[in-house]
Amino acid sequence: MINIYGKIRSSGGRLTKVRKSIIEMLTGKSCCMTKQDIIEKLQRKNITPNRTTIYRELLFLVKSGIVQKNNIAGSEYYEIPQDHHHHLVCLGCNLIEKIKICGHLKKQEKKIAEKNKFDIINHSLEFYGYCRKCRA
Amino acid sequence: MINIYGKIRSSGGRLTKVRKSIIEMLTGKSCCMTKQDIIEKLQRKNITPNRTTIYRELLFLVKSGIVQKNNIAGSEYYEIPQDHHHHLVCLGCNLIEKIKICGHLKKQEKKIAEKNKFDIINHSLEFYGYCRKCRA
DNA sequence: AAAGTTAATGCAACATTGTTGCAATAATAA
DNA sequence: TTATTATTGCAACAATGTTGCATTAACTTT
Repeated sequence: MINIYGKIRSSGGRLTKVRKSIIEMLTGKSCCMTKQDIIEKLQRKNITPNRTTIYRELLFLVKSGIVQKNNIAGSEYYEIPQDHHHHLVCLGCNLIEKIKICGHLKKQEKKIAEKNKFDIINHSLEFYGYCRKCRA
Repeated sequence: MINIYGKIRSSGGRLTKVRKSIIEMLTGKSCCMTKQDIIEKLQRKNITPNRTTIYRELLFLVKSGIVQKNNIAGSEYYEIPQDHHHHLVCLGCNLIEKIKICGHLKKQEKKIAEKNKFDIINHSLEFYGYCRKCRA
């Protein structure tokens, strides 16, 4: 988080209340958040920025490479880019968990690339189902 | 396609120009199309339905289970549901190709489900990269 | 600590797309 | 051919994205 702040400052950006709060949120437990999630969590902190501000702030964070925008289950999610992972998506409560799968897919990637004459840059893999709570 | 028409008629639906065209398009080569793709392709046939009509038509097709709505690379794609497959997504021209990967993922799915206490219903896997044409 | 610089903000205004109700139209059945 | 009603288009509104501009606040400099 500290080095994120450094990155912002050194490129002329400022550490505003909204900006710091969003970064703080995304480096915390919640790995992925929708714009709406972010707005609501800010509200709980009594921070109620204008629609335009949220719009521009997320644009800023994505453009700076600090935050990455993912598309999961039809919604846009924002997260701090970390090492490669995939997602478990709960169809009940919309919770999204990160998981890591060791290896294998990379090998397949090569095969697929050759077979289909397609240069593969990256991939996304999501598992949909029900989390422990929502099984009931 | 014939049995799709049968399905529609037997449930009281009618075979309108727009409906037939969309089904025809989706059973053709283009596996996945966005709403915009569909609109443009209809236009080339001199069919220019109202926004509302497209909206309701896709709603109808999805609700009837004739068409399924996927989310790939941040956009909604419509396709006729077929046997399980994944996608190659070209970052250059936005072309989407279907591919099949034999087995393996299903086994992993079980492991992941146990390990994470998560009931997995299905998954989606997309590979992003550049197709033959766009490599250049 | 005060003043200056400018990134970030909020507001107003407009754009785009989703959504609904209702009267007109067209696909199908009789 | 006529009757029935699914489908359509239009008008109207809702929700959200987007821009320009004046104001505010974060940061730098003095």
